[in-house]
Amino acid sequence: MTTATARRTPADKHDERRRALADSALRTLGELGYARASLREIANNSEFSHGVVHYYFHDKLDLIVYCVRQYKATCVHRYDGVVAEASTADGLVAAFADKLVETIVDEAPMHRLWYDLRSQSMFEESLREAVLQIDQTLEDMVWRVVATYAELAGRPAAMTPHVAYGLLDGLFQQALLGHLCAREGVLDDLRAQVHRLMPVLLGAPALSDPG
Amino acid sequence: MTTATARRTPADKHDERRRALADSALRTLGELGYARASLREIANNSEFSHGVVHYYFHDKLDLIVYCVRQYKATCVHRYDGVVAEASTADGLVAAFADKLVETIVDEAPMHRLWYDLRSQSMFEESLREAVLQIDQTLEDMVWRVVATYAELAGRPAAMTPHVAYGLLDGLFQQALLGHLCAREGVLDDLRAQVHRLMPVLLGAPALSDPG
DNA sequence: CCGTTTCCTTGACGACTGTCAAGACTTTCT
DNA sequence: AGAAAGTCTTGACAGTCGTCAAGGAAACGG
Repeated sequence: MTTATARRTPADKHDERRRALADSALRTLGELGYARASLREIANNSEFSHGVVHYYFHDKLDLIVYCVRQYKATCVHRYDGVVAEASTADGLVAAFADKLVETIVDEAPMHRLWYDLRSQSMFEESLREAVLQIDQTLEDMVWRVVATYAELAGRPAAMTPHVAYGLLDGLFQQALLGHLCAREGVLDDLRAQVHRLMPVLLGAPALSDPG
Repeated sequence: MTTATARRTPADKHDERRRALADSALRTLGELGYARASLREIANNSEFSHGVVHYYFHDKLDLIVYCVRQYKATCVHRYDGVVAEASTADGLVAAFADKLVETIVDEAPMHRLWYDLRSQSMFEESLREAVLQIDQTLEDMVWRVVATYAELAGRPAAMTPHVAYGLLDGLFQQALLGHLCAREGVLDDLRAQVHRLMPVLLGAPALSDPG
């Protein structure tokens, strides 16, 4: 009845189911990738049957886009703690680098799925809007780190958010591939690379702060 | 046979056909991507019928790997001219940046295919060996540019080949996606980004060359 | 010239795909 | 309790896929 108690409207339950289905789908997608994850396989790895997908989603693509949007929401604040707790520039870099490594270790399937989808969006126009949106959000996320780093270091950022994201994303993607290939040392390499890269993202110290 | 005239051994003709088929397949793959390019579609866009694929290739995957290897061979020397003709550090950077932009304009389908395959290799182990090999070749290609740039500038390179490739690849990939989305200015942005990035790949000037 | 080898087409196979409709089961409301 | 709405399963559909075998066409050697 949508009274003041507001127990749970049908629409809420509907959305909850969508989220649960998408959550389950994300696991399968992360395991098989965009192309090889069929709706039946996705349903098999969930508590539902394959037909239910078209009750909650219009399309396979509708499901996929909903999934990646949901994934984005859980992923985009991953480094907020790093930013909030940092008190020195070097400490921020160290915590950031550690978190990047941790992300690769803990969430490799989700991130290879992200790169898979971004590549697919180069072919499939219907994916581009969602991909560009997520890309922008990730860029903002990275920029919060870089801007805080610049502030703590007392130096201005020398790169645009777009470039900073592009550079870090390049290194991250390389490390992810290396990690999936079980290459030794890629994670330590990534950590060292971030430590070396971050300073060059900044320019000369501000005049009011002599070095 | 196989006399001194060495007209053309059957094995040569066999290889030539393989190359022709792979060449045609690359066009279709660049248009549709790895997942959606079926053998029938590949054959339709060639002068052959769909059954011939299994005469020249053992597998679909065999064909794909052969294709990407062939693509690598044509692509890996793209910047050699830039390196050979450069006489000043700034001139090299300008020529390199221009060539990167030209690559995106002229060969976008081939490069989105490359990123597609590299993403797929994160899921499909059988693709990894070829992908890692090509990645290494591209890294070498980039490094020839950076090393020459360092030499012309009289300054040592401050990054490893791996990092230099990762950074440039990140920017390139971003620009490619932007270009395919018909975003205005991405190509000019890429040019400017390369101009700004290249100097930070180098360290302090050598002592024997005072600036 | 004929026979053999090489090359390629055609057609079919089983498996898998996204989609959807018919109906059963469950919940909710009156 | 009975009706209605919501939820989910089952089974089937029209395609497409990779693969392969049978056989025709062409090139080649004698």
